[in-house]
This record gives sequence, C-alpha cells and structure tokens, in this order.
Amino acid sequence: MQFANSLVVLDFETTGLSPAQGDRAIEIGAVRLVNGEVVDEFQGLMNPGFRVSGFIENYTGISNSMLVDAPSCEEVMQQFADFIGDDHLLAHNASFDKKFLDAELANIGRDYSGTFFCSLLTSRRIFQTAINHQLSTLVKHINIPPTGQYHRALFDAQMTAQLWLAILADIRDRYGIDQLSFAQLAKLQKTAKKDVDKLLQNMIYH
DNA sequence: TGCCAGGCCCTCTTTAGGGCCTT
Repeated sequence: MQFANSLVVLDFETTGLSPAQGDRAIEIGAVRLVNGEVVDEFQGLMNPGFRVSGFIENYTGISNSMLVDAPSCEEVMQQFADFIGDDHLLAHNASFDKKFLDAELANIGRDYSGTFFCSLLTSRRIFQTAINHQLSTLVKHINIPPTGQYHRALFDAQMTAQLWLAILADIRDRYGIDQLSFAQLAKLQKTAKKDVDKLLQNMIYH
C-alpha cells in the first residue's frame, strides 16, 4: 500500500478563470510536504504576454509592472515541471489549478505522472461544520494564524498545506487512523458526506 | 453582436436549477 507521505501542494494566480478562454498563469507557488513537514518550496511570477485586468491586479496584488520583467510562462513552467517530479499533487479546488497546470504544461510539451487531490472536496467531508469552505475560512476554522497575503500563490499553497495537515490530524484524532493511502484519500474525497463517518470507521480495520 | 468556466453538490432531483469554490 502506498501511503500518502509526499505531496506537492500548489496554487496558481491567473489572468482569469478559464484557460479555454485564453487565460494564462501569472504566478505559481508550491510546497512539498513529506511526512507532515514542508521540506521544499517553489515560487515564480510569470509574464503571460498581455496586460492583466484591473480586477486581477486588485484581487492578487500582482500588478502589470511586476509582470513586465518577469520570465515567460514557458520558462517558469519548465522549472516547475522539474520541481513536481513524480509526486502526487494537491490544491484547494483542484479542478481549477489542474486546468491551468494541464494547459501550461501542454504549451511546453511537458506532463506529470501524479494524481491530483483536492483539499476543498476533502474539507467538505471532514470539516462539515465549517461556515463555508473557502481557504481563508478553513484556515480560521483550524486556528492557524495567517502570516501572509491571501491570493498570492506561495502563501495560498502554504495555507493549503497547513489545512491538509489539519485534515489528516482530525482523521487521526477522531478515528485513530495514522496514515491513509492515496487510494483511500481518493475514495474519501468522492464519498457522500453522510457516508464519510462509516467509511473512515471501516478504514480503521483495513 | 453578444456572450463568455466548469466541476461538485444539494434539493422543492434524475425530463433541473442554482449555490459554492477557484482567478
């Protein structure tokens, strides 16, 4: 059984919501979690080749003047593909970050072999009483003092990593499960909320 | 010209609609 001991936790800032509509990445931030600790990190601004909107400048704090001298998406994503290696991946609302990772890596003819996991889907199942499941709300929910600026890629990746560790700690505290396999995590994030308790109870014995 | 994401998930559901999340 392959335990989920190593993951790359990543977050993109982008020019918009959809690469299919022409949006590009403008920043990637990531940390590598190994055995519950952050052992490495990656951060890079990238020039998408066109001006970003005022909305995105305000939302992210990343201005056009910060991007004009930044390396290209292609250059940064080459480095990031090397950083990912063969690790599995995690993001908050992974469907969003996966769209951009797939699009940006396709641009440079690169790929990745790992599976994407989602802290949003998992937190909806484990922290069912949270007011909502935005990253910032969940960080408050788990009593982690935020020490940076949300909507910047590295900080959001760092907070997502802390959220993930809190999810694993909650599972350990409530069910006595010390380690979950990638297959078990995949099953958990697809299980209906009402069935999560039974699923984890059963995992104790398998 | 006008429009513009998309996957998940709940429910007053499944012959559907709308809120939540991400930028």
